[in-house]
Amino acid sequence: MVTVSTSKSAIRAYHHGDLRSALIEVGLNALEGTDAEAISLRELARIVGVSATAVYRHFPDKRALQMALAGAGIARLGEAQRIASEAAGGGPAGFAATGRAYVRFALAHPALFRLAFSHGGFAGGPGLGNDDASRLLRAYATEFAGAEAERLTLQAWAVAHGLAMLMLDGLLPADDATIDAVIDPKTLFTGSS
Amino acid sequence: MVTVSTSKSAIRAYHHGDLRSALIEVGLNALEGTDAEAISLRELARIVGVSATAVYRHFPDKRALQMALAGAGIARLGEAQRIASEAAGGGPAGFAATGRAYVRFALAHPALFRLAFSHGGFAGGPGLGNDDASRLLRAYATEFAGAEAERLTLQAWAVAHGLAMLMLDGLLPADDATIDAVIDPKTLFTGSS
DNA sequence: TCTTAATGTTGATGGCGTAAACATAGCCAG
DNA sequence: CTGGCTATGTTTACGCCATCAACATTAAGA
Repeated sequence: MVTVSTSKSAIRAYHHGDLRSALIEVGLNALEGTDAEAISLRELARIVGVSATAVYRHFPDKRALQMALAGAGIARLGEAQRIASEAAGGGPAGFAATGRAYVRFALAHPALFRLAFSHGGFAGGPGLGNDDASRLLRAYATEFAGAEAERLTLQAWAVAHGLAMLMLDGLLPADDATIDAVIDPKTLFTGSS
Repeated sequence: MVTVSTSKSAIRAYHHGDLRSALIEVGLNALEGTDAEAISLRELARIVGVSATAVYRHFPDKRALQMALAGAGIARLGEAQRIASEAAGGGPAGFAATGRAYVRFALAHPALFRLAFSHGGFAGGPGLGNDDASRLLRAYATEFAGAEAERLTLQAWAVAHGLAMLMLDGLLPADDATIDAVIDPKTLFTGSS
């Protein structure tokens, strides 16, 4: 509901109008079923019903389209986390909920999640960005760790991201029990501070 | 020193003899400078001085060659961790050292690390394997967490893996200070147990 | 209305993974 | 030693891909 509307507006605009949006919509759709590497510009163009090279009127190259898709992925991830955080009512429970939401989003949309983070996919320089997800994480870290907020931020992100990746790559069982065992504030982060 | 000898044996065997080893050697070499996706079978064949399709006498397809390279990567990672662990003299310091070695290996060999873990690269089913790295991690977890060993194993792996990935993808600064801040047993894992 | 920029299309180029058919070399049975 | 089988390579070819160049069309503004 943020950027992509599957509804009328986009569909009406196919033949001449909003090819750019159509490509992103179709691309996001394709990412629900296939890995990013396996998606060709030509195939997306075919689906939209346009010639292969028309894509280049809206994106300089394939990577640019992927970056646009990555941006949409980050937005959706942030929204999923915000919803989870609110549902848990904030506080420590909310913090853990955002972590679990991060991992569950990755499992629900593997290709999109991978694309969003692969190779500087969405962020410019290092550090957290201005997306919803980053702001939410920072807020929680500051709330709980005060002076050690920086460290907590990094550790929390690393745990969630690592768990998500290991599950996506088939190295850890992708079930709720494992998620809950790892994303557990009772046994994580309870050091000094 | 484990599998790949850059020395005589392999070089002598180029023209007819050990194409398989030659391809793996050249492949590992290429991975030091380029991403796995950017390496083509044809290019490796060219470097070795053999026709493009000769590769298929030793690997059923591109993926198979990549898996072989991934295996070599895992072996090297395990060795790096073992060395770091021994240098730190085991104990809590050794545990942290293996984590740091994991991340440093990823930074030193980004393409190889990525390949090794991408998409079920080396492991069969989920869970830790029988490689050096997995055994070392399990041993430390058992030593320190007893009953909670399972959880500690997962958490430690997730933190190191997540940190490595975020750094490789340019989302976190890839410096020692950040590594030390995140891989810090003083503030991680010190919960109940 | 004429012009111009935005948007598409066709066609071509060079690269890729891979299949098929053919060639050769080394080993093993007689 | 010899004949043939197997392992290993080579050449050719196919279909797909990203991308470039040149041409066509549409829409908008002076």
